[in-house]
Amino acid sequence: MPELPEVETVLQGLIPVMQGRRIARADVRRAGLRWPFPENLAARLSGKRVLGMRRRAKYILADLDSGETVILHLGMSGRMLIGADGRAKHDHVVLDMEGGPRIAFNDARRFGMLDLCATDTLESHRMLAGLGPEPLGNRFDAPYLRARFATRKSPVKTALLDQKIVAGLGNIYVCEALWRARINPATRAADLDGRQVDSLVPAIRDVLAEAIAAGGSSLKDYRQADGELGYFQHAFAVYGREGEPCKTEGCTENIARISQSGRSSFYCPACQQQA
DNA sequence: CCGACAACCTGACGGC
DNA sequence: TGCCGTCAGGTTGTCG
Repeated sequence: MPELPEVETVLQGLIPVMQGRRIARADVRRAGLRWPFPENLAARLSGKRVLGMRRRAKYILADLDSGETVILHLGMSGRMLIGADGRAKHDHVVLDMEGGPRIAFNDARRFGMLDLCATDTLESHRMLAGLGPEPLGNRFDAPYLRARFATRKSPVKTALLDQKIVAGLGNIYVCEALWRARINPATRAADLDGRQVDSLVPAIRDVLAEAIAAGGSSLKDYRQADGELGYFQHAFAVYGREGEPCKTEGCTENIARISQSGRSSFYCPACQQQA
């Protein structure tokens, strides 16, 4: 479920109920998800106050007053249920906020992860070290992407999914960004001309920004940071639209689907031709 | 270095 | 109603 916009939406939902507040009690229901939880997780969360919260790539980070930072990843199906009773199927970690709601980390497929790391060594944590720049940040620009793509022989689709090149994109938004930039997903990154690489930067920034804006409005309505796609799913141009008409003005082609490294890529064969 | 693929899991859906 | 195959928003590790 969660790519960068969904994670950002979840974060914005968690901040009002967690930041500055104390975790009265933490209940840890299993030994781990994708990886084992850290030792004594419940005790290391219980009674701690949450200081700053922020997002890095698809990770949510929460600094605690104990000098540790919570590192949370929602995987494919992870959700943060605010105001939950904590007894739903797949509620794995439940937080009772002091004077506030109960929050459940619910994850059916258990691909999510939760770790703790000393705040002052966070950057070298194995999950965070090596991540590329934030696509919405200043370090992600056309010269950077040109340099990274210059020697990259893999398909541009694969390159954009590589979190070491740019951190936070997933299958949906890579498909959407490539459609906006009119680039075929199978084109090798190194074969793109400079103008095409340049056009990817605003395509990526715009689609993410629009999705965040849509997620924010859905959050406001439902007051639930559950990671569900917001209204933006109705605005997908290509993702999940195999056989449906391309949304480009005047284009009569239908959206096609191919498989690349085990994932579906959706694109318009007319608008996104091989370089 | 690269890419294809399996692995980790549950749930939803279509076909029969 | 149920059984089966397929697919799903992510990441890591192995193998060729």
